[in-house]
Amino acid sequence: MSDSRAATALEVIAPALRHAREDAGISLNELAKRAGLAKSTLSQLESGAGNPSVETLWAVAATLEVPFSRLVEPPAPHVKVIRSGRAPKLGSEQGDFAAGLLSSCPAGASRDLYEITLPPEQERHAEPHHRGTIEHLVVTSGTLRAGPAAEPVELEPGDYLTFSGEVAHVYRTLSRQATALLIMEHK
Amino acid sequence: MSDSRAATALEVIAPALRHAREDAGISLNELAKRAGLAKSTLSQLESGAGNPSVETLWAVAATLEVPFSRLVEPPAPHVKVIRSGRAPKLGSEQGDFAAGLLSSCPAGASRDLYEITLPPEQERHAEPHHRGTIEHLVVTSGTLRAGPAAEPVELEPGDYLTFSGEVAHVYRTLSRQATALLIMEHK
DNA sequence: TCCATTTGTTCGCCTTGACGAACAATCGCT
DNA sequence: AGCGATTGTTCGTCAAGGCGAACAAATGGA
Repeated sequence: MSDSRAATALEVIAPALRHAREDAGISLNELAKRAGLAKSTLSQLESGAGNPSVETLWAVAATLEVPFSRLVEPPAPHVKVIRSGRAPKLGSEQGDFAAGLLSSCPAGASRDLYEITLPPEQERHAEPHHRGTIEHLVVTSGTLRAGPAAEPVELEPGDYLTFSGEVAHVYRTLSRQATALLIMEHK
Repeated sequence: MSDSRAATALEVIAPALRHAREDAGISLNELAKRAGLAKSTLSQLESGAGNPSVETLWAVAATLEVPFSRLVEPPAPHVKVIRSGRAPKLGSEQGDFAAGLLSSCPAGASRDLYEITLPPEQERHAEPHHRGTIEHLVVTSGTLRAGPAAEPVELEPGDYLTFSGEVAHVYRTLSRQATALLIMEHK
């Protein structure tokens, strides 16, 4: 994850900054005024010189109404399809629980996709993941109860659930069997 | 989106940094050595003083193998459920196309969730969204062809598709009707 | 055309971040 | 205990970032 970063931060910041500003359609002068910075500073940044302080970049991001990360992290991923049922069955089989890691997303955005299949009436406990982990669950068949151990939620096909993966959580089938897609963001 | 930021960047960086380092289980000394920084610098940062340069923070993030944004952006959201079919029908109806904005996610992480329903044999064109927008699509019923206008993909229930929303894209029903969940990240 | 305004870049000055050394506090081993 | 090593904090020094002013280029009315 970290090894895909540009050698120097400026290589990504400079173009991103210019792009963001032009998207906003405002001049260097205007941005400087709004953000409370010197235009000279911004000029240097966009030209790839310097090494801005976090507060400086912060001010810019806030003014442009752009998330900080967009100025700091590389571009975007692209098209990717995952076919239902084509999950390479992979590790961590526990009982009949099968979690197939469908795709470890492209560098930069660390987002993994799992297709999980739960057998009848089984409960699966998951330990807390790393800080910043967010899980997105979309039920594709069956019914189940899932979510943080403290407050699991009953779900039907088409239902969507998101929760922080930082705490212990559970998946429990209510129907004969249930399948769901799980998008796990490590943010 | 921007108004939920902390007043000063350090208010979020300082604790995040300490947390991340302790998670990694290494000492200030060790981190300094690995990241090629002075321990004094790190000490001050964790104590909430100063205003680090981007490259400095960058080095820390890379060394801790933590995405830059985690050091800079606030914590995480929490549990949220969306029931299938409970979509408040909302604006942008085009023909029989119905896109219900199910939930505009909590401040910080800007992630919107839509449930979209497409009538038979209809094609829906979507203009490019803002830079950094990523779409995640999970088909819950029916079959459709979706994705960037240049290379749409055929999808069945349970299939997952992700693509950059920065370019024009399309949704076209192949079956009688199709429904899908759409997670839209503005990142 | 001319002039006024605004664009973005380049210049010294001053503040401030990053460094290394010296520091006190804690831990670990015998 | 006793001592060595390592923890994290505080100090002075130096380099670098951020500032405002002065600058040249491009724009746009009258």
